[in-house]
Amino acid sequence: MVGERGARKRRANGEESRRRILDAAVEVAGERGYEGTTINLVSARCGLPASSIYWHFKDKDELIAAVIERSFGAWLDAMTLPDADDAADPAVRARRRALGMAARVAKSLSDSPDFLRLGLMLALERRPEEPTARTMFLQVRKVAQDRLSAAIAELAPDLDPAAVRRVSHYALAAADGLFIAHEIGGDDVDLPGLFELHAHALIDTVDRLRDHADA
Amino acid sequence: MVGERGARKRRANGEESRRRILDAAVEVAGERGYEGTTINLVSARCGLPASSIYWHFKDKDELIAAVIERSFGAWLDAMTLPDADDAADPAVRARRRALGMAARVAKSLSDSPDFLRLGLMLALERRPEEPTARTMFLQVRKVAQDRLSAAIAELAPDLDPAAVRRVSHYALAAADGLFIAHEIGGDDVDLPGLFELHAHALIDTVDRLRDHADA
Amino acid sequence: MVGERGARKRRANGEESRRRILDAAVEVAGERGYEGTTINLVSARCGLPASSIYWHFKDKDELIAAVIERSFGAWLDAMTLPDADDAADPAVRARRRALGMAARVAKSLSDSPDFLRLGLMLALERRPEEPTARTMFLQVRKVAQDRLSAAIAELAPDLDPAAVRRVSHYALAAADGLFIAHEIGGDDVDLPGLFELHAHALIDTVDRLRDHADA
Amino acid sequence: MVGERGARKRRANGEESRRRILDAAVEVAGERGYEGTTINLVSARCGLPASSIYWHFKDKDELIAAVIERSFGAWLDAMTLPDADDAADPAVRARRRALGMAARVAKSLSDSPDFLRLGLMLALERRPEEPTARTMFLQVRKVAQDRLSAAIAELAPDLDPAAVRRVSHYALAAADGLFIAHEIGGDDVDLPGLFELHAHALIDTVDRLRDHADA
DNA sequence: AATGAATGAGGATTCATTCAT
DNA sequence: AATGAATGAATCCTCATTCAT
Repeated sequence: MVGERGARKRRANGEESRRRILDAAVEVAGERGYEGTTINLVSARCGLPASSIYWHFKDKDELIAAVIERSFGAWLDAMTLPDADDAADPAVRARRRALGMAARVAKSLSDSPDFLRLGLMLALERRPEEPTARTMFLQVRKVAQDRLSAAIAELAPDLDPAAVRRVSHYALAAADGLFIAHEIGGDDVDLPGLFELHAHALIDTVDRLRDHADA
Repeated sequence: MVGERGARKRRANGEESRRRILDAAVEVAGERGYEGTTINLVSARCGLPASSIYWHFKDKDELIAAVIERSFGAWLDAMTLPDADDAADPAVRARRRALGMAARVAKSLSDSPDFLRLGLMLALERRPEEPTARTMFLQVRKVAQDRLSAAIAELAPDLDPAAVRRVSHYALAAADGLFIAHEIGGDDVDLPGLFELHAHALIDTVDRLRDHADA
Repeated sequence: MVGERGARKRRANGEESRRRILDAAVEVAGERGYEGTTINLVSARCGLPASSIYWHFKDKDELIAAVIERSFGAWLDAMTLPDADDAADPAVRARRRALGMAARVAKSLSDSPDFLRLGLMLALERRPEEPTARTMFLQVRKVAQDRLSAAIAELAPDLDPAAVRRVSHYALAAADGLFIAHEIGGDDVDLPGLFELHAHALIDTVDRLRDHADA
Repeated sequence: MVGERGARKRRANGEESRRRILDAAVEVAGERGYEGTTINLVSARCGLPASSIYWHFKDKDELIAAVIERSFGAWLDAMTLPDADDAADPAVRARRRALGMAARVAKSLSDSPDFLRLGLMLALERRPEEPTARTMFLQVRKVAQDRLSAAIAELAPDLDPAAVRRVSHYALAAADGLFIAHEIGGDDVDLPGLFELHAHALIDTVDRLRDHADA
């Protein structure tokens, strides 16, 4: 069987070539951003000639969009783990959940997922013709936002939707910021600690907003 | 009169050329980031030939560093306004101060200052040879960080220095995130509202940390 | 019935693929000339993958030669229609014939036959290695030239062969020119009118040459 | 003085470089047409690096347009020679003039002026986005057309303007055709003889049209 | 009869930078 | 203080063609 795989392998395996290209592109794009990612670099990194890259992807823009999509998908999978909890009080459970999620996010962001670094770089650009890759990131980010909204609604079932949206905006934005801080400061930055702070801050915020509404 | 005009305006003026170049570079770099900023584009935008840019700046890297420095300086000036407050209770005064500062930051970031957009883009990059411009941004960011630490220390004079540092890290990072959210969402994002949320969250956090320490 | 459809239509049909390729190639070559005609463009236009084109044609050169050949064949068929005429006087008949032919050519050239446009483009090129397609056009053009000589010989049976050749050269060349004028000017150019002028000019010319010879 | 020129020459002479580029481009474009003219070829032929060509011309299209413009200018200068004639009878003089002009055109076209070969190639193309070079040729051709109209009006002062226009269209188109015939056939084609035929044919045509009008 | 995948060469154009003036 | 001209290296991307299946 091994022999067979070896024999069949070389020459024309589209699926695998595509993957190799994406792997290389992720690396390069993570290192140097959109403009800094040159097809030649990707080609050198993946071993396929530049022209082959164009067989698999229409152009650089589409390649990078695919990079973001794949990287986000992987991150989301890693993020979506079962969340066993046996606390009786639902409020307590929700709080624990929030803290658990924060810890999980902190951990996953410590690996500096490429879609996020790349995506934020793209998000900060304002070029005349919006690259597909940027659109892809914004799309992907909306998915994350929705998940977060759901989690907050669960944390505070009695909060009105507008407030939920506001808090989830805040929560996501701050998470971006913490990620960047970690990118800048490296491991000097205690990402788990900061995310714990963040989780508590959010819990406080939700409480405050609920009290406001009650009053 | 003709003589006067000649004297006043046309005398090839280094200072003004430099300014024109920086103005153009700010625009372009804000639109397209570090790699996307080409000397030719800057030249076209400011009307001076590319070679003239090299008379004023050693190379592209130095030009962009200058852009960041100048933009940050302007922002800091705008930020550092007198902060009259006549409240008797220092705790109340500190709280007001925090909220006022948050409002001021929110307002200033709404104009999407170029140093911050550019700087964050640079911060997210990880290229082999660190550009001067990135270093400049990190420097400049440290200044902002110090100011913030001072403000938080004032808000909570009894907090231990490590906690102050941690909170100020969190505060600055989240502010970056909010800025990015505004960059992405445009004016749909209620920056003042989010910064108010942020200020309250920080106040809560400081209180929480203080109680912890007391206990 | 299903079986019938399958049998009638889908049986991968070489003849039809060839035709589709040629159809696409005619279009593209008509638009962009020899160098501008890329296999990829033809492939996109005909729906077959580029590699399939190489199954039917040795290389690009041969493909374009085939285009010219087929287009000229079709044109010649359309040109060679019965030419009923019952005039008694052979001279009168010949004149009518000449005018009729001119009208027919004018009409056929108004549809801008691709072989001619493409062929003239190729004829104007002077590249080191003569493409097969050019040779094909020159061959095809010789056929047209011979037909024209025959017609002129009929118009003026007493004209010496050298003069016939000269006039037919002139006639063909001018026809090319009129075609080009129509290509340039579109339907603003009254091709039938110009060809009528041309026919009369030829008749006059033939007469003049005959008189010369007589004198 | 000679020494001074020599000393000043080398390094950075924009005017001369531009001329060298145009010279090379004329050669190449004459050989291979629009698409066949590559910047690299031009660069190799003129000795300047490809990037220098872009200092002098915005892009390939503009370069070729410039080639056409210059080549036509030169041709027109060569064409516009004094035309001394002392015949008494104006009709005789006009006829002589026509024949003289035909001879001159024949001779000039024997050198296969580049603007005409290139221009005709471009004229035959029909690409979606019209190249500047094609527009330039059509412009330049209009100038030639106007000159020709004037000459014909002089040859037949009593001919109505519409007829003059028609004849001049015919005359120019046929001239294009004769030029192409010469391009195809090389020196086997007796261009002066054909142009003489053409001139006579035009004179006959003008006469015929005048008689028609009289009748 | 056809095609998915690959590929080296070359396409136009732009880059940051330099240098003589 | 400024600039016209030049340049080698790099950019993205397309080309004609091949080959295993």
